[in-house]
Amino acid sequence: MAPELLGVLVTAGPRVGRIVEVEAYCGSEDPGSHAYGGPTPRTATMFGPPGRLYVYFSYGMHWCANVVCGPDREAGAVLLRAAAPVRGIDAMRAARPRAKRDRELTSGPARLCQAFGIDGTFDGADLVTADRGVALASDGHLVAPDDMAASTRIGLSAGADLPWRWYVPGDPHVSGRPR
DNA sequence: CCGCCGATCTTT
DNA sequence: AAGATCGGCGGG
Repeated sequence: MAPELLGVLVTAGPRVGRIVEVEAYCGSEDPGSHAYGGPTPRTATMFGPPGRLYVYFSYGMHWCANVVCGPDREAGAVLLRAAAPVRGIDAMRAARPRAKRDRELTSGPARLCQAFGIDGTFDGADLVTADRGVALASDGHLVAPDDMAASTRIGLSAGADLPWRWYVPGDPHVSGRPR
């Protein structure tokens, strides 16, 4: 489910980005997931139907966004970690004045949300009907398996050994240092 | 370019 | 008390 999102476009009004880095979080069985151990008020969206955005507040100041996937009530989610800006770069820069280079616009889960104007009010947004202006789209330019790499997920202690991060090696918009 | 540290608040 | 992070600062 997760690697198939590489190469897919995220759109929010004039802003368009191509997803180059994702992480899978596999429901209440995954010790690294917010859904681990069962639902809480904060994670309600993850336990709902697929195709919605699960947005959470991180480290007291950042928003991060996941695509809910898999069956209703299973709480599968794919964290959008990085995208390559395609269009609407002016709007992204305006939303992220701290970014000094274009590569800092969307290279990280909280940066991506800031650039696309995604905050807590987007939790539960429907990505299929784009009821809040955010959607996923494909232009046919998908990433081939040979052009992907996998690694462990970033920033976790629980579930740190599971290789559920996928990215496009060599793409300058992938977060962190190359691995 | 790299590593360290503080910010800030929700959840456990 | 720790966390699915980021950016500023100092050193190489």
